[in-house]
Amino acid sequence: MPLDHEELEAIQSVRTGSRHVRAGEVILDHETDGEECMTLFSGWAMRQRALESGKVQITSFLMAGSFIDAGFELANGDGYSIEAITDVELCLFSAADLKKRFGANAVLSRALATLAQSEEALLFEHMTDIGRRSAMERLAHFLLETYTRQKMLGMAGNDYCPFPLRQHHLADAMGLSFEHVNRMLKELKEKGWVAISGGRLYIMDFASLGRYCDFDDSYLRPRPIF
Amino acid sequence: MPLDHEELEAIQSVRTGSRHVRAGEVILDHETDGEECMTLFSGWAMRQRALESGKVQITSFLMAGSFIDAGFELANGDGYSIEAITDVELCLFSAADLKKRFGANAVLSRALATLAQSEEALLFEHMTDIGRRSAMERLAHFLLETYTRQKMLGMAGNDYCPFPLRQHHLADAMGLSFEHVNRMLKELKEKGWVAISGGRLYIMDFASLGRYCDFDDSYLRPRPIF
DNA sequence: CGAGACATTGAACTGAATCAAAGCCTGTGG
DNA sequence: CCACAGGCTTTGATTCAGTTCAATGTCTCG
Repeated sequence: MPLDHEELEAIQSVRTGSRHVRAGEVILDHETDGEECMTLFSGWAMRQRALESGKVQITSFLMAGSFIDAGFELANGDGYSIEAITDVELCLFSAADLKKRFGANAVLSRALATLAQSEEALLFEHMTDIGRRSAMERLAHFLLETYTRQKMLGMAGNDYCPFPLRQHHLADAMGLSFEHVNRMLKELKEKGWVAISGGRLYIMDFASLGRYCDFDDSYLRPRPIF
Repeated sequence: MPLDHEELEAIQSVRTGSRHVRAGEVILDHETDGEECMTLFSGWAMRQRALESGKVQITSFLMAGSFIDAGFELANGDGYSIEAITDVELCLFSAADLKKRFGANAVLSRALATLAQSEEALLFEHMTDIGRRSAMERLAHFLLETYTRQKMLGMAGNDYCPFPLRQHHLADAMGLSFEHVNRMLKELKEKGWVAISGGRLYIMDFASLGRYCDFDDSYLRPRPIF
């Protein structure tokens, strides 16, 4: 978004290819090697941490424009991985080349920093969800966040957006059991606030939802996409 | 750490001063204006999000070397703030100047990116704590993390480190009630694994603790300090 | 049609929150 | 040097949000 034609060119010039990953497959885990960077071009993916106990925490959902630095992700240790939720199209970059440009071009480096920061803002809010909101508030908040992110990407209609997540994804992202997610979702629907069906999320009463869970979208800033 | 003399010089040259903040005071909130960046030079601080309901989530504890980009923090919206826990010494930089250098010097920009990434790794693990570990596991994990961070900064003795946090800080960071923190802490002490007293955290059985909460320090990478 | 994955519902259980009192330091002022 | 105020910590009793266990239902696709 804050990138002009020339910067886009600069980035495109270090592009080394693209990669297609099928729904459900691993994009990156501790067994992967490689130092490349990627951008999620289309589809949804998730970053997760699996514990010894078998429990899983989804730390973020990746959508169009999300940036992945393999070298960095892999340093996190076992248990961390990124997996495709839907079919996914990735743009690949050589990390070395990218970092060369990145050092040579102030606008570019700022774009990457902005990207990292907006990712972090999401994490802060997500953590607050899990730590200090009730199950229903968490869900309401998460659904509004997701709708808003999709809207910013131009993927949303007036009151709906694509929604490929299953209830167990919600559970693992919100730190809840999937049965409880099911019950809370049902209640939110009975209130006439949201509905999920046919792979879509319908926000039927944005105002009530927002009031209920104290949603303020200012932490969701527009991000550069390339 | 990956910075050589020249880069340090480069950074020092955009330093605009320092600032002292007393324990308990606000370093930054939505009422602050300013675009500067800062480095925490000494002391402990916390980044937190306050909800309408009065509940608070501490998203991170800042210690020596933590980097704060005011411009970015302030964009997060109401409710977010950074506050000093102990007396704190900050180094100030002009954001504009820093970003100029940052664009002009590849090593420097990489240092800042590394900083952001290592911050993010902490958030991932912290989220897993809150979402998928039991209260006692969370505490055990957090205490090991804290000890390890302090050790990497050279602040720790063989089995102890400084620990200025109160039980209510732990509660707000882990998403628990302070009473429950108290009970769990007591149990961890009775097991002979840790003790907190006189402003210090004593790790009395690192191995057992680590085994108990599935602690793996690889997400805690050494970071550049300036 | 049948298998597997996902969703729904109900009942019993439990980890952690809340509510309610005391206890215990530490610094401050008389 | 003692008293006592305010901020922490500790402990106990009670309640509740969310988990677990156990079925049953439903969709989709080969």
